[in-house]
Amino acid sequence: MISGKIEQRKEGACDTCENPNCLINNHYEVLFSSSLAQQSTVLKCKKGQQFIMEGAPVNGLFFLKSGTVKVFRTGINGREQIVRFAKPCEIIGHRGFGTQEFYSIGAIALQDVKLHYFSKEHLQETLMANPKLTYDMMMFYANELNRSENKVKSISQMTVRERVIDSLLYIHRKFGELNGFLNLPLSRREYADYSGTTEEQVIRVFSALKKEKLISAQGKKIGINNIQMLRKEISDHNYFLDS
DNA sequence: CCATTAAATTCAA
DNA sequence: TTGAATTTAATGG
Repeated sequence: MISGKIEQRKEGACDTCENPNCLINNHYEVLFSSSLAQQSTVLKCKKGQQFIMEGAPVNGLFFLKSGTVKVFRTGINGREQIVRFAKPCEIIGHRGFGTQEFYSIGAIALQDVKLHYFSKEHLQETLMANPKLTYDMMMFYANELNRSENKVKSISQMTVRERVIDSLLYIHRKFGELNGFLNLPLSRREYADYSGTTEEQVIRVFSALKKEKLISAQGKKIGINNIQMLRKEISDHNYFLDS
């Protein structure tokens, strides 16, 4: 299901990103020169709006232009499991692309978000004609797959504390920090849903880490004080950190 | 897991 | 900009 205001514009790569690997920026000409470019639209979602519903049919995919998005799946007990967080330049809704499948994930805007939507037909046609774009897309898929495989491992083999630390490092790596705080405000529940734990456990691990002076926290703003120590704790049981 | 209190965010006047 | 209303954090049972 797609909700949100739809603008009929063909303008624009990612507004915010300077990323030299940005798929949209690098393939701007190709993506917008096709005769099917009319079918691509920019849509905006407000904070908290869900723009992909689990179970809805897939008929295209989204490039995230600005803002951040959480991608989740509902587990057996009705528990929300956060699959990943997406930042600008990333693709959302690609699982099931190429088939008549349904989305197995939901996606919700964590902040106001701009999305560029491409229909399946447009993408397929464009990919056929452009090996470089296809290659870059493949790299994206490969990275995603690698990451989710690592995540399975970490959830099954790491302690709660390690998983929470791992999540902190993931956010740090992906979103960086701003005036000493992680540049993405998340609730403890969201950390829990990403780490595969409960809110209480996250709160308790955070409290312990605060006592140990490894992190600091003011509400949703988390500061990392000693990233080396945190990394070390993970690497004791996990010999690599994914990028 | 739930209940309580403290703290932080949001919202609208 | 403020503070009341709502949501979120933290702790202890």
